[in-house]
Amino acid sequence: MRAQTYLRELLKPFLDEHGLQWTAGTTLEPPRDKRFGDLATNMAFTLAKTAGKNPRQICQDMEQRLKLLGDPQLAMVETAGPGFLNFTLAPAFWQEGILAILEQGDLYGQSDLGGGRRVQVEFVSANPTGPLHIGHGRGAALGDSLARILRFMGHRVATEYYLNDAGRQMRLLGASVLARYQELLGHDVVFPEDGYKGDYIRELAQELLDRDGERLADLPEQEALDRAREHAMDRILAGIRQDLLDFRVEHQVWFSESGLIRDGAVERTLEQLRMDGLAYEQDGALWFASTRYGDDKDRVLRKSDGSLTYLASDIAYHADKFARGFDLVVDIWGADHHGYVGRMKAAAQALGRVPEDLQVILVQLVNLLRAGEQIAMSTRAGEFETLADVCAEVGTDAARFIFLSRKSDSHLDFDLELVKRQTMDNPVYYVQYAHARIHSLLAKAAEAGVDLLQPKPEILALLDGEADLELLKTLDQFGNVLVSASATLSPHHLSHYLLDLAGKLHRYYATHPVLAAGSQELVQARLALCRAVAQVLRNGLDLLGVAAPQKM
RNA sequence: GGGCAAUUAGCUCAGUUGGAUAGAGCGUUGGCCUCCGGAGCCAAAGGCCGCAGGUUCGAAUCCUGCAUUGCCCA
Repeated sequence: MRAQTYLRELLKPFLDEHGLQWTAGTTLEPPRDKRFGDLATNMAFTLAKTAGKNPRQICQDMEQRLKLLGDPQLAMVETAGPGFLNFTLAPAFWQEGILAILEQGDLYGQSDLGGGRRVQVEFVSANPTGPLHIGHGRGAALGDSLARILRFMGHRVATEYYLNDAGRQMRLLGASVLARYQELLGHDVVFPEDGYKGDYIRELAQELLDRDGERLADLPEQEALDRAREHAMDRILAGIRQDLLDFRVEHQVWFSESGLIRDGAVERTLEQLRMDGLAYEQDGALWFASTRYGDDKDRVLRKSDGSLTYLASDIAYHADKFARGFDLVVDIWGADHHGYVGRMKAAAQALGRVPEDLQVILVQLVNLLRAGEQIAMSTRAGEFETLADVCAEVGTDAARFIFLSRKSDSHLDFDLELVKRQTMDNPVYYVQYAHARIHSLLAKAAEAGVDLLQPKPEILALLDGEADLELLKTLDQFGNVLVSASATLSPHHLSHYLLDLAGKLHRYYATHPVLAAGSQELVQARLALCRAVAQVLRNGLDLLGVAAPQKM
């Protein structure tokens, strides 16, 4: 990040002189091939059109100018290939990076890029009809990490869980529990069709019996159903909250759908849409004219029997979100809801926003395996491994890291036996091990009474080997990775970066004795480098919600 | 029947808004413990980036068609 910033400053006068600007397609990044220097830019290509010159000519021109500056930090600049400009910075430039890392500590990598923009991340939002399963865990890890990253990048982030506590599924839950309750009393009952069959339903019924005795059986049916539903929801919700906390996920707001309906917010929203000419009556139903905003067809808001659709409350909910002042609303959904994206984007526009103000991230379902054998997952049928069970078995760190090392829209095979293994099948340990190794060195250094003060530049100058510079340059990329992860709402870039950094540390460690480096100065220099690596690993892991242990 | 997504090494996956000779881990084969944590390191083999066209200085990346898989809607 420092490197890019520095070079862009150097290039600025040249651009200004020609009245040119960095355009969207302009890059300044480490090239794949090291022979092309530390950083390369394609700016000449993008400038060629407006300047009316050929790219190589532009490059040579810039090269001349930059050489005239005689900047000691710029060790090399050259024109290459069809029009790339390659740069190499002096070792001293990279070495100074350590100072920034050690000074800023846990704040290193932070940015004000977000400019205080208000962002809401809504995620998990599972119906409270059963415990969270592994698929919810993926969404939970993603939403939580994304919130951490966006916050670190200068956004004001709020996290939220939307509670679908109204509607058919909840009624079905109540009916299922009540049926089990009746069974416990020895009554002959027909279990509801499509009811919830998991063992936890029996447990809930038993609790109800323990608490209220047989009274529910004598109540009018509707009242008994309400009691059963409320009890089930309270208990399940408490379980969900606990599972999320154990997974290191905390939602700041729990937003209730039924509250929205009770307040009349849904009715008000529908009325507003009607007044704006965006909702109309037809065939006894109320329709949302979503085709005006590019949706495939118009959608029903209120059916002819008078009941509201999910869409109606979802629009009201998003109206509420926008009214709360969020500049950007991020929804994380299971990929099976992708058909819903078009109409919600349409809704955002109907609410007076641009479609980009609502970003929907689709998370593909997780394929849970045990030693290659698929494990069935259905809440209804009660066949699933809960998130809590999985975490207890493989550990929160391992589960989170796996979830966050794949892009969200790709299918994920989660094999319990693999994730439990402490090998490179399971890369979280590779990264954590790098961190722990460094701390082991630091502990030994402290025992030996080695001074850990801020190193002087002449000490850092000893870090001039290829492996030293390689590590230093990788450290400098941390900020860029975060920019990219937040811009694309993709934490997995960070996971891959951490794996790369950990790998470089392990290679360095294997070939460069630190405490036994020889001279006191070299010990100091290498320790400083290692401390910087540990700090960046820790900051990165923290943004993933994964622990950075000092011992393993 | 329409729509969305995916397709990259034997396996699991990266590849940032199009950049120079496509990467990582696992697995396979062969090396490294007189030295700070071997949960590690080094090396080798392994590719028609699903197929065919197109766009341009330049395509795994963008466009079109087709194939396969998953999901959503009727």
